[in-house]
Amino acid sequence: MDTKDLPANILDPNCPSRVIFQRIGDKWASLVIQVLGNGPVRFSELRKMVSVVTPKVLTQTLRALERDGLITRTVHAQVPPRVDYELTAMGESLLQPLTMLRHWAESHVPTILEARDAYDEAQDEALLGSP
Amino acid sequence: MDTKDLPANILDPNCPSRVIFQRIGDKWASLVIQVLGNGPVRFSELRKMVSVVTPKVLTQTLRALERDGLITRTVHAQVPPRVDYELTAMGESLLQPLTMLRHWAESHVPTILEARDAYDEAQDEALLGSP
DNA sequence: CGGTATCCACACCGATACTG
DNA sequence: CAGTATCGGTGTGGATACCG
Repeated sequence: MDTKDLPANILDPNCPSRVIFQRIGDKWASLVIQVLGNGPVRFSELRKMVSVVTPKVLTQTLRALERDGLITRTVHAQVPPRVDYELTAMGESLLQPLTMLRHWAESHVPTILEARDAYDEAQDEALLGSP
Repeated sequence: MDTKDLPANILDPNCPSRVIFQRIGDKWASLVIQVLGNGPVRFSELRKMVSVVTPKVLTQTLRALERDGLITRTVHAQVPPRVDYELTAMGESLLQPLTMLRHWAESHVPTILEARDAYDEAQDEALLGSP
């Protein structure tokens, strides 16, 4: 693999593809997307599934995803109100790379945790030598 | 796809797989990993390629990745000093899902930007109606 | 039910300066 | 060259309370 295989834009600080990586890294966004992979979910259900996000933060997340065209928000005119969030076609297409990443994570997290322990232990020993 | 297809752990706030998603979302980490996909790179080169990160932040990023066992740091005993960073086997295995995500990003970013413009425009119009 | 509004704490990132 | 040290702004997430 040559350096030129890396698109120039990804190294550009203004590169728009960075927005994707930021979305993925967003604390709740990728979680929401994966939950919505099962079909429409309403606000309160989403809150429960994603284990008690504050409404403000969940709203922020949903608005951002809606703005990006990854999800849709549909208000049903009824009492009590009901609002469903659903993946768009583009949102669904994101599901696949996201799932791959999740699978990678699931299979490597134990190793990563071991690596961290080893690293931290080595650091502790180094500190013991010269305090 | 059923709800049960989602692993319980990803919904758990203490789930370690979230650390992966955070790493990906980290402003520099995923970039560094992709740059290192071409082989070992030294500190200063990395700084240049990733378009002027401050040394502090780059160091933080590299330490975190090293701690996770995704990259190795090798110091060559010479003057001037030379330090190479390189992907571990695990780091390389992350390259593939990361690349998929990047491809997804590259092909969908234009649509996302359009969606944002449309959304913002709609918001502006709504504001004009009731100020 | 599905949000807003406010306030606050803190992690994160950058600028700058200095060191082995 | 490859960092470390210190300081500071800022944006992001959380707690709490209130509204249509």
